[in-house]
Amino acid sequence: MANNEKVVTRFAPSPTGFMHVGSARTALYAWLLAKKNNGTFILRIEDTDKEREVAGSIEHIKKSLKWLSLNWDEGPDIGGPSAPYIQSERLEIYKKYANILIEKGYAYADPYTAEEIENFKKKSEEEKKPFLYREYRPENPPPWDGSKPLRFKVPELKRTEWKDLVWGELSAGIEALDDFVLIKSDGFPTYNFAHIVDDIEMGVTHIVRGQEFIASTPKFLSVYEALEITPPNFVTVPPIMGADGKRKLGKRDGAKDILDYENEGYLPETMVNFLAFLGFNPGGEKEIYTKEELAKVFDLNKIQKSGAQWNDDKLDWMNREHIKLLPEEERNEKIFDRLQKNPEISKSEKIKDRDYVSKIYPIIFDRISKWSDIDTMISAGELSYFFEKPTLEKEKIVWKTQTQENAKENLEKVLGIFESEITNYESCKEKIIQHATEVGKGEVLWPLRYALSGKEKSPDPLTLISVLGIAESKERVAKAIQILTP
RNA sequence: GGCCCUAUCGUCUAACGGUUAGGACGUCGCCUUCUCAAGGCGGUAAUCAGGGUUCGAUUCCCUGUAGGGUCACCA
Repeated sequence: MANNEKVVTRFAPSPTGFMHVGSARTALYAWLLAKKNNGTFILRIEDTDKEREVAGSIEHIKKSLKWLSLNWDEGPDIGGPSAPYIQSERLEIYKKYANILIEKGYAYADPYTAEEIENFKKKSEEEKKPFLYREYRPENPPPWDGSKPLRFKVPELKRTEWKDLVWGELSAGIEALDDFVLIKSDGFPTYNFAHIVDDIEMGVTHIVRGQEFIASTPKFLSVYEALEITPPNFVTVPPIMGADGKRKLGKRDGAKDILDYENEGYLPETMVNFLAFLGFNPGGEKEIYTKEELAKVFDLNKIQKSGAQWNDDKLDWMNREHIKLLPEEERNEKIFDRLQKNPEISKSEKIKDRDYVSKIYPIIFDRISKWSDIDTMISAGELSYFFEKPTLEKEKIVWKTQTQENAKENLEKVLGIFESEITNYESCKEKIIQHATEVGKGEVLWPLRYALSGKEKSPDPLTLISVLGIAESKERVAKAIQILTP
């Protein structure tokens, strides 16, 4: 490839369902490579298998890409110089290329029935030999009328050697070469043929793809050879493995829809950062990158060859780091939004008081790594005391080293402080701390905190008072005293 | 099974053939502290094995082992 050639990459999903994390990362790498080189990123829909097609998946894929803000320069709805970008609308183009191959003598109609081929395979299996269609290549194939599959005729049986921009020099023996189907009997091309034609027609310079395509690369290369066209660069990325490290993370092994992560409250910035680092590392110790920063440091030489295991812990950590980078206002808005949508919290009148709720944001922020953690906190009762009075259990009001009488005395003291300083939080705080320091912190702060929250685990009592207000705090303390009074 | 590929802490990874093998997540400990969280500090932990090449291998070569991918009218 000429050095000054413009870089063109593509993401070419088939509309067979949602977009999982593996394909999202492939898309991301293709996007990064294009952006890094000021190139073009194409979205192409490979819908040549009408049986596996799932309604709505094209929209779902587009939505996923948009969420990650991997915007395409050419593609289905926006068009471009090589439109259309949906393979089912490009059948004439594949036919044109098929005819070129027929004319050159590199394609022929497959005369066999499915049953006959099945028997060939069975025979190979019995002989413990790999099945190769080309060993049964017909002497005088019938003319191709479209009713039979059109097969490629391998021009030359030879060892294939090629270069991959990630894996380096690769090679495969002649076993990798066979007369595969170019056009199916339903008139649609196979992936093997269609993607080659499209990449040529669309001027794709770098094919970013999963490692599962290495094995069929010799087949692709022999088509380029038959067409007398220089193949593009291959950029093969390693697989993402499941958390158990056993297998490639596929849909059937629990690979999730990338949009599930949106629902769980991960930021798209996190997913981009995390996905990029699953199999790529720019070196150095910086780990938190924006999409733009990634595009700058992206480097094919630094893509890993072996599979990387999915790691939810690290994802959560990274999401927290990205949440920290959010402007405070935006972060608060997200927290409020999540609170408001929670069925339990939305019932409370207090959620309508934005000033009141805003005091809770920092408490929540310290305790979450993703927005859905807010729901988890709520169902664990870790926020309920901000919205309704707690239920108190008598024994739990008393700190482990003190007597019931002592706990009651301390709460009465605090109640007295509240009554004398009903409008001044700072002064209340000072006096409570002073008292607690004198008689023992735990003996004052534990009963007080429990009286306010009804929980053994909660933010500290002074923080609680600052949110609840002195009047409300006073009521809750009075209630606790009443419970402690025989 | 054939073909192809890969191999550094538990995980993600760094290290032009010369480093006390570095960082991050997790985990553990400490500090802070009434509890929880956050934060700060610190510890634990790896070059798959065996042969070469070399003054010197994580790094280059071979073998073994382990793991992955692929062998469709699916992509």
